[in-house]
Amino acid sequence: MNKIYALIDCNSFYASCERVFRPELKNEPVAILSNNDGCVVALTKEAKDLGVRRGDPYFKIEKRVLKKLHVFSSNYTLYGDMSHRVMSILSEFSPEIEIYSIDEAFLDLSGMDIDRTGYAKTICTKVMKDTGIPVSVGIAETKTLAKLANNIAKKYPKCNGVLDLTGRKNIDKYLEKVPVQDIWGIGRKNTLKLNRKGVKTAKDLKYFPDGWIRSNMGGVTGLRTVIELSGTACIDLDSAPEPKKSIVSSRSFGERVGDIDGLKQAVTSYIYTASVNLRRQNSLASALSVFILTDRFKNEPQYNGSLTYSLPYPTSSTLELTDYALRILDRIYKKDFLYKKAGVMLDGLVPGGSVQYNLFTPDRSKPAVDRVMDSVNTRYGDSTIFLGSAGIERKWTMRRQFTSPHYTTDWNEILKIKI
DNA sequence: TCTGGGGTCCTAGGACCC
DNA sequence: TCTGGGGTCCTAGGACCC
Repeated sequence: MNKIYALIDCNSFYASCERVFRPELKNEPVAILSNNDGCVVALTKEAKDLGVRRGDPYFKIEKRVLKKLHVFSSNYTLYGDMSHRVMSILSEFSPEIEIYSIDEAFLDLSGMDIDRTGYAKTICTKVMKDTGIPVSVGIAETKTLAKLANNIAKKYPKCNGVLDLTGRKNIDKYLEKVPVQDIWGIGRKNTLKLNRKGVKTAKDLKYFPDGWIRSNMGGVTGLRTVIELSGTACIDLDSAPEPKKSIVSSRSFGERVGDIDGLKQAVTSYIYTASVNLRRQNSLASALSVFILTDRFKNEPQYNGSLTYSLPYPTSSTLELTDYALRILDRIYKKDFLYKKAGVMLDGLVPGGSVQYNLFTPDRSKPAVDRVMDSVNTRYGDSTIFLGSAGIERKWTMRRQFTSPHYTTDWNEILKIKI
């Protein structure tokens, strides 16, 4: 039986989340900034019309544009919570769902005897009614085509946010409308290569020789994209994703840090974040890396230090990982540089409970300190308990000038309505 | 003054083994 | 003088995604 996939994508997701609680911003240009208020990561159509682009540094946005633009620092607590609500509604519409990212999900509609366009419109209405978030739906026989259908549904108002490509004979007519850089799996580099070959649209790519694709576009990866464009599915729905194979925590600093104490504070708190995620998926890490970077945009001496330790036995203990991380930091730190960013990576993750310890390693199945920290911090908020080496006065933390309240996750910031 | 963060998959190439 | 070939495993780096 042929598969049928629907791709549901929230429109300008972060901006839409902000609009839910600021309804007066409907039809207004809204942009959301990355951590540190660095650059634009999400924006509404009205903001695009002003000439703002995803990735634009905030400080480069012209004054006259800023005057009209409503700017927010990113509020991931809010977006994560809203995402959860949207996904739980979507999962009512199919037994098989793949949550692909914070604002996108694939549904498997195969074998369902329904008017698909009508069904998709019901999805849009239900999500809008229950959460206030607008979504678009693309439907097709492959995931790549479903993404493409979604792209068209968003771009052309007469679609009303829904496009079903299943069973269409004139599918090339639709492929013609989509430039190669908008195809799922075709990034900046491949767009350049393809354009040089005269390949501009999804239709051009569909009919381009396999041989060239295979040897110039990452082998089977590129080929898969082209085959999916032709209507043959080769990427399955992944409804139960495997646990992560690596976990990273890193941040740019609000202001640059030269002394090792500042870096130690940052690394300590990143290890905490990463190890909480590690324990949450019930894994142990067998390798640990630490890296520190200077500011690549500055015309001054640059240094990127990084080092990986293979741990003597896999662990998820915050205390142990912090101890190793600070030792690595001592090894890679060089004074006389101003650092802009630091991070840690936990690697070689294995399932907790599967590890054989030898005679000389203590039983690490129950790190009591971690359990207590996790439960206190879950209940009373992050950073209720933290390690002393994370520091009290943290000069290096992020800049966040335009943060909205945590409307849905903090009683103190809940929306107040006057009637 | 000011330029994000967290992942995955694939390939090429080296080390090593028989 | 002459100096195999094939397989596996690992890592680094590139490209992509949101």
